Amino acid sequence: MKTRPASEYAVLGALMSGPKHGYEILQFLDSSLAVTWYVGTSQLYSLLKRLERDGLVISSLETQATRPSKRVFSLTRQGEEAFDHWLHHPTEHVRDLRIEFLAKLFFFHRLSLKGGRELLAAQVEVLERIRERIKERRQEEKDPYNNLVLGFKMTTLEAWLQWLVNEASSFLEPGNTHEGLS
Amino acid sequence: MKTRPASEYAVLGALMSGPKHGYEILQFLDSSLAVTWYVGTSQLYSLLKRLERDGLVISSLETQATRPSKRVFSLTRQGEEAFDHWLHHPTEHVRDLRIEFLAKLFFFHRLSLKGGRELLAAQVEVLERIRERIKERRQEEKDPYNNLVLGFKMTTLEAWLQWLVNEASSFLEPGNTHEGLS
DNA sequence: AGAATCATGTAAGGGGTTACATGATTCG
DNA sequence: CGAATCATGTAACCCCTTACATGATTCT
Repeated sequence: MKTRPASEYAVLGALMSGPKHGYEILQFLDSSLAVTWYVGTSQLYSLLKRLERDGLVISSLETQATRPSKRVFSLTRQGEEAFDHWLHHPTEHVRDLRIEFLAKLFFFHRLSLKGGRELLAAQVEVLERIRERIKERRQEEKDPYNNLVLGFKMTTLEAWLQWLVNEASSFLEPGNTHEGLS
Repeated sequence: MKTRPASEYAVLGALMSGPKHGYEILQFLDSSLAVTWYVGTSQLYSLLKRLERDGLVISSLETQATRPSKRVFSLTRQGEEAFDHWLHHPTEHVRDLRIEFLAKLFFFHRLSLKGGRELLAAQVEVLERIRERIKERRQEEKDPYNNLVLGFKMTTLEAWLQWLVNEASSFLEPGNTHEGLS
């Protein structure tokens, strides 16, 4: 399953709670996800066109007496599957945590879905694997600049791992913060 | 002075050590900067075209007897100034540290330029200012998701600040690591 | 003789941003 | 009555990526 350009998932996610027309999707995204993932007005309509072309959404025109017709979009089975696959798999690239992983947590929360803990655990594993690889590379690296870059990556990885096991995990399971001390 | 799309600075920087033709620039970038900042073959030639159109570089055709002519590029005064300005100013966006700030350090090192410490100090200040703003916003934030996002930014900021004052600073002044204890 | 290196590009397409265009309804 | 909200797009442009195209020289 090929991974598609990320911002399409924001749109697919907006449709997971039921069919919406363009303006509604915009409001949904602006209201809460926009801090992480901003989708502009023009961009949305071209995204929707692309998603429909690729068979992930379908639209139907809803004629209205007093106002111009709305185009209502809903997910196809394919679209739902694509979103689901994206949602439940960790990002392979560290740099994608900032936007994509945060968005995944947003959708787990907003749509009250199961499986957030599993995603979190898988993402931690991915990062730990990358950390080990960097650790190894760093021992052989002689060039000071390459070493600096590896140090930067290492610092980032460790910070984000900490954040994952602390803040992200208590976001997914509120109340568990002070439990399980045994 | 308008900030231009970042990857152009990699090319300008490659020309700071003297005129080069396309292939040489490619080699220069590939040899050491590529880990941070990859510029593909096709992209380079279109970047050069744009830079020449904008007056930051000029090219002259160097006819060769046995081989096809090379187009040799050099910086114009404007190009030099643009690079210099970019090099000596911190990035305003946290997310640009990963590529742009690392590249700046690369050029300070590679071109043996003065002013790296000043840049570092200015960058630290920028990040500290941003950190304070986030701290304030966080106290008023009620929404759990927005809070999580702010927490992520906070974690990142703190890790990168640490990296700046430790690793980046000793990259710029090797030997100073165990000095100045008084 | 074939592979790697030197050397320079064009074409097509993907994805995003900014600006522009339009028009009705509802709220203050 | 004017501003905000509802509602949908197009056009142009910018930057980047992938694929394609070409051809000489030097190394193995």
